[in-house]
Amino acid sequence: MNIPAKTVGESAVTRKCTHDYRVSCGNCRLNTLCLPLALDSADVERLDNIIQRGKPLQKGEHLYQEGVAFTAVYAVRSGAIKAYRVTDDGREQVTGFYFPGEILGMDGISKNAHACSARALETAAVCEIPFSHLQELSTQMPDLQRHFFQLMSREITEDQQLITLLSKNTAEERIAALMLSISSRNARRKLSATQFRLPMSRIDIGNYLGLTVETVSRVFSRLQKLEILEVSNKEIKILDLDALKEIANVHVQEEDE
Amino acid sequence: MNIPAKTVGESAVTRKCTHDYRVSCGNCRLNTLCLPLALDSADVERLDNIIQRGKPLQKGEHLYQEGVAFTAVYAVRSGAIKAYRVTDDGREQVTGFYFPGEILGMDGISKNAHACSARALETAAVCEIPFSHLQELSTQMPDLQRHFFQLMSREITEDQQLITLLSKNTAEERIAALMLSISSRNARRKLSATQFRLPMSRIDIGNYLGLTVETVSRVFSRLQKLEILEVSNKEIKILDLDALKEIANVHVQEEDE
DNA sequence: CGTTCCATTGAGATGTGTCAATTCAAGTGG
DNA sequence: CCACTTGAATTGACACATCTCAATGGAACG
Repeated sequence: MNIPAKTVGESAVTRKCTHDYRVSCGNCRLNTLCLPLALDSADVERLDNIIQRGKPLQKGEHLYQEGVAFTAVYAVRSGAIKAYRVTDDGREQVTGFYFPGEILGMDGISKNAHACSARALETAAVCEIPFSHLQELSTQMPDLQRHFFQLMSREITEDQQLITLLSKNTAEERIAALMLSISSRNARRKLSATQFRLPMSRIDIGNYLGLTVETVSRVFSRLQKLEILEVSNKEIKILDLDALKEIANVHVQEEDE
Repeated sequence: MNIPAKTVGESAVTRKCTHDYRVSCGNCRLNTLCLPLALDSADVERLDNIIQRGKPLQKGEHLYQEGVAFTAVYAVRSGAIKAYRVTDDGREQVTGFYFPGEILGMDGISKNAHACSARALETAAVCEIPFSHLQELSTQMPDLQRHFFQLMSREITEDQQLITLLSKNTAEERIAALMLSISSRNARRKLSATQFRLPMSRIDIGNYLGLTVETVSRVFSRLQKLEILEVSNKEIKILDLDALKEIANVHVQEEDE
């Protein structure tokens, strides 16, 4: 440890390691997630050329901080990232969790400064996509432009889902919805939809869902007692997916209006 | 009245009326709001040419409905629009209020279908901006592309502010924040920042802020008793702006961490 | 192997929701 | 112009979900 990083030059610092995180978009296992559109291989290569792949972030390390100049958006390659902002009165609000194949940082575009901070929940590798290059490339590649419009639009609709969740749903419903969200995002990456390890703490979960840690804990206990989940610290096993969906919100039979 | 619209041809239908809502972007009083960037006059004209200006919406009329094909985004020119989605169990969630100079509909891009519905809270004029044209124009006008990236990014950060509000703040704080938001949006349009008429019902306010009507009503009463607001049905007068800001969240002195 | 942070569980407090009754505002038809 | 109707807003009493405070147990890390 204690490498005198400053003395070896910037490019060497970020490029020294030659491990497998130096893949390119063309052969990245996740490219169908973060680039779902049909770019032809020449276009992928052009995109590939602007992307920086730095050293993995250690747990707790920041990817960027609220307020700093916005220069790039980021794609998660491995690990998990949480985004959060600090309210005027000093409390933290978690605004999102990001898993491999997902893109974050787009909130920084509007003011040219990041509107939230992002830190690694566990060791994480990310691809940095310089935004100025991306913009330029987008004017030349309409499909890429469209893709980014769509990504941002997706972020909006997801935020709106969270708004609805916070505004209308009980603690149990919120937790169920989060577990289902993580489950389906796992499935998208061909991982188990029913068994996974939560990268975030109960505190972060509560913070994200507008609940206290104690409530989160109690809900997990209750769902375990109901044999819907098996919870062992951060290890989660979904025992009854249908029941979980039921709780999440789709109470199906309802209403008269 | 009773114009046989179908018989006169499409362009005639949307262009017949020659009232003052047929302004162009170049002379629109709001263009510094919805087009804050420095497009030169030739560019403004090109943008102007793709924008449709239809007949004003009557109160309660829909601009678009959740699920229908996404074809355009909309700029409000007068009146007010509310956006809302219907949850799986049939309840409504208001996701935003839109005032003159503001743009809505961007949530529809990701899935090519509107993710929420939008209806007029009062008589409202809107400009329709066909998205396919906008995309095309964006590839030719980098400034316009950037502007739309920024608009979408702004929508994201605003949604995140709402998330924070819902997740962390009391009823009083939420109402105060909404009043301040409306106040500053009014000011942006050179209207009074301290006196205005709410276009939405208490129900909508409560729904938007994750509160019941009764709570909204009680908070208004309380703020009135404290001589911070003067509330007369939908007419609001802010008597003590600083106190309102204080309540909204900036409790200023706080915390130790 | 202790320190520290995270997680769980309990008991009691409280803000907001629910239910219900009343008042008020707006629009309609006589 | 005045009853009448209808929906919106206000206010009160009570219930309950979640928060707060507090104590204990467990995992992780040096």
